[in-house]
Amino acid sequence: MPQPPSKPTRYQRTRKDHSTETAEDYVEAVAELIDANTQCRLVDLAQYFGVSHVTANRIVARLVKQGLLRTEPYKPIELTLTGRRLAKSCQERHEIVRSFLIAIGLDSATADIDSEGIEHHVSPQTVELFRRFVKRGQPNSSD
Amino acid sequence: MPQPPSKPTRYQRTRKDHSTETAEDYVEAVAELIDANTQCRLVDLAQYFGVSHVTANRIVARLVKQGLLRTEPYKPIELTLTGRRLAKSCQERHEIVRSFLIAIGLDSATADIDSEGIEHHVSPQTVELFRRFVKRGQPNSSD
DNA sequence: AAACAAATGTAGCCAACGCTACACCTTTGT
DNA sequence: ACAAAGGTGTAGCGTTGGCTACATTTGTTT
Repeated sequence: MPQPPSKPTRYQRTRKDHSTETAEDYVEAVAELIDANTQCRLVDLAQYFGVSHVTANRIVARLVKQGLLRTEPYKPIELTLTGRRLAKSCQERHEIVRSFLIAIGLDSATADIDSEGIEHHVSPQTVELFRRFVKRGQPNSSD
Repeated sequence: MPQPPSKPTRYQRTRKDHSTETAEDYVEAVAELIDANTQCRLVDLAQYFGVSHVTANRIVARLVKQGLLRTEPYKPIELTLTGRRLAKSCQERHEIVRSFLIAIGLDSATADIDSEGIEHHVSPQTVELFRRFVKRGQPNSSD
């Protein structure tokens, strides 16, 4: 009888931690907002993601518990060292994906949207291929 | 004062419906499993996604309610016409993403994993660019 | 036919991520 | 200084998706 596809491994990794994706998004956003506004308030985050301040608040609380963010009641939100590191690597990956999409001919508005969605699902190998492609404007070439 | 980035629109679309992604994944899996095994049982689905049969069951129930799947107690799971259409388009998109990744030099194992994650986040424009790229083995060229 | 194994269903728990409504603190402006 | 406005916190609710444990049905095997 035919074997079922059964590729649980694949999915194990694909849907690893949704909360990890959220963590990355928020940490990245906090970094961007601080960069743009000097400080990051809860409302800024909520507006950034288009969610209520309640949702943003709960997620921030979780990330504080996880040691990525730091804040005090009614105070702005800051990045811990760990958070800052994570934000930086996410921003870099994000930018690579975005410029790759543009390099293959996508308009920058759509590249903005797609890169947000894609960034959490590219393996390091893929990121590296994207990076090289952008650099040369060419596909690989087994080196 | 500096303007905050504030790109809620982008995120509105990025995180549209997680349940839509799940729906697409499940419908696609049902199609694959039927294709491979003649029929699709709950256990097969559960194993495919690496979740318990309870989780799979609940999701199947939702998709039945949404008109994508059809089943009866203790019977195999089938696709409705709508479900079959959705499955087909997802499979096509998935395959385009997968072959694109391979075309830029990714190994097929990693391409399997990454394409699963990426497929839900590529706009039609991006899919089209991927498709053309695969066909020519070349980047675009504004035509 | 009875017994056993496997598949499915159901109950009930947990966490993440949405929300509204309301309370409370801070900041601003008069 | 005080009132209004705006930011933040908290209570409580809904949905999705994950689980274990247990009941039930189906199918197989003796």
